[in-house]
Amino acid sequence: MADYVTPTLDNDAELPAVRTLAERVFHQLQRAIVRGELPPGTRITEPELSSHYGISRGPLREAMRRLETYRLIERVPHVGARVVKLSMEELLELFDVREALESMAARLAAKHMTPEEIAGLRDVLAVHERQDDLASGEAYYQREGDLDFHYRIVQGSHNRMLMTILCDDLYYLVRLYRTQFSASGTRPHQAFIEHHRIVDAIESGDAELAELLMRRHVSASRENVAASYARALESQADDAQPIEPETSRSAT
Amino acid sequence: MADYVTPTLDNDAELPAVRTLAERVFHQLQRAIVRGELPPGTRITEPELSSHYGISRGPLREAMRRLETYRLIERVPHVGARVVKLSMEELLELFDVREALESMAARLAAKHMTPEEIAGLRDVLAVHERQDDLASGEAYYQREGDLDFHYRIVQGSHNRMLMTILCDDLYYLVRLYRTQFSASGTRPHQAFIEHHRIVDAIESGDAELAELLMRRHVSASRENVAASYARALESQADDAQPIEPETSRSAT
DNA sequence: ATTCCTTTAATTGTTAACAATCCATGGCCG
DNA sequence: CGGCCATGGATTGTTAACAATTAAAGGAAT
Repeated sequence: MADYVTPTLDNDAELPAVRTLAERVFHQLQRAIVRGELPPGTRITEPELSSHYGISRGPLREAMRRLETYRLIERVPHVGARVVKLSMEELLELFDVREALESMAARLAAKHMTPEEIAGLRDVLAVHERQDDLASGEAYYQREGDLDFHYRIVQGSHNRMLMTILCDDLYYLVRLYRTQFSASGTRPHQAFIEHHRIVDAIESGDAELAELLMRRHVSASRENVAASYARALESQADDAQPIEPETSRSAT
Repeated sequence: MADYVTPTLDNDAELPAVRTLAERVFHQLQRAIVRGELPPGTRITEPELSSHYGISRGPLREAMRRLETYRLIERVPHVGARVVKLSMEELLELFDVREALESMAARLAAKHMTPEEIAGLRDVLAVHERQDDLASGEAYYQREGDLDFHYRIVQGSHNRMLMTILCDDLYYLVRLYRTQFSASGTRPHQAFIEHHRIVDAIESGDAELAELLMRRHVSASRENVAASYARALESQADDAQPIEPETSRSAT
C-alpha cells in the first residue's frame, strides 16, 4: 500500500520483496491485467484463479481486494469480479485529475526539490533526448520515460499524500489505459520542449510558472488523446464494425 | 468501494444495505475509529476484534484491508496493524491535495452543474445561514454542513473519478482529522461569504472564477488551521508538557 | 552487568471444508 | 406459445483448524 513504485520499466525481478502469497499473486495478476493477458471485462472466478496460481482462496481474495482498490477489477457482493473495462470518458476524467494533482505537484516541487533531485531530473531529460535521436519511432520506451519524468516531479513535491495518490493508487490505472488504448504516443518532440521548460521553472524556484506549465502540459496531452480518438471514431464509421451494444449507452 | 457517501450526519441506520459481515464490521470499525473510540496508535489484533464483534477472522481481515485502503489503519506483514496516527504535516498535505482537486471540481461544476443541482446548493447555503443565526457557537453540525457544501460541488463536477477520490477515498480521513485535532472550526462567517461567491461563479458559468475562489477558500482554511496550530504550540511551550518524542522529528 | 542465543508464546498467514446466495436451466401453468 | 416458478449447479461468503513468522522472555557465557 505504501511502496512508491519506481517505474523503471517492468523488469521481471519482483523487487518489492514479496513477503506473502497474497502479495506475490497480486503482482502477477496486476501484470497480467496491465499487459492485456486478462482482457477487459473478463470474469474473474476464485476457484479457477486459485488453482491456476496454486494457492488457496484466502490469499487470492486478499490479492483481489487489493486489485479492487487500484481499480483494476470491479467486484459485486455475492456475484463476482470482472477486469475493469475502461471508457474514453473515464480516461478523460483521469486526465482532469492528473492535471489538478500534477500541477500542484509541480508547484510544490519548485519550492521543495533539492539540487540533487533536480540534477536527477535533468539526467532523465538527457536520456530521453538520446533515445529520441536513436529511434524516434520507438515511442513505447519513451513513454515509459515520460512516466519517469512525471513521477520524479511528484516525488519532488515532498508531499507524501500526493505521492501515494499519483504514484501508488493511479499508477496501474494509467498503465492500463496506455495498453488498452494502444498508447497513441504522438507529439513526442513537443512534449520534450515542455518538459524542459517545466524543469527550468522548477530550478529557478518559480512555483507559479511551474504549475502553469505542468497544467498546460497535461491538458495538451489530454486534448491530443481526445483528438486522436475522435479521428479514430470517424475512420471507424466508414468501416463495417459498429460499436458493440454494451458501450453504446455512452452518450449520457 | 463505490458508494458515494452522503454526508448527512451519521445516523445510526446503516443505509448502505450491508450485504456481508465484512461490510458491517468495516462500518462499525470505521465509526469507532473516526469517533475516537479506538485512539490513534492503538494496536489492532485479529483474534481480539473478531471475538469482540462475534465473527471469524476471515471477514475481519477483509474489513481491515478496507480500512487500510481508506488509510484509517496501517498494516505491516507478519507484524500487525495499528490505528493511524496523524501528524500536522500530513493534515497540511491533505489540504494541498484538496486544494488541487476541489478547485478542479469547482471549475468543472461551473461547466456541468444542472439548474437543479445549483438550486440544491443554494438550499444548503440557506440552511447554513439559518443555523448560523440560531447557534453560532454550535460549530460541529455547521462543519458537517461545510462538508455537505463541498461534496455537492464535487458531485456537480460530474467527474466520477474526482468523486471517488474526494467523497470516497478521502472522506473518512477528513473526518478523522477533524476529531483528532478537535476541529478548530473557526472563521465560520468568512467561510459563508466565500461559499456564496463560489456558488455565484458556478451559476454564472464562470469556470475560471469558480476555480480561483475555491482554491483560495481551501487555501485560507489551510492557513487558518496552520495558524491556530502554531498558536497552540506556543501556549503549550509555557506548560510543562513537552512534545512526545515520536513526533519531535517533525521539522524536516 | 551486559550481550548474545535459545526457547516460547502469541499473532499473522494459509488451508480446506461448510453455508448461503445467485444465476440459469427446465418444467409447469396460464 | 409465452411467462412464471421451482430446482440444480456453481460461486461467493464464512468458519475453524493448521503452519509459519515474529517479538519477547529467560538463561548462559563473556
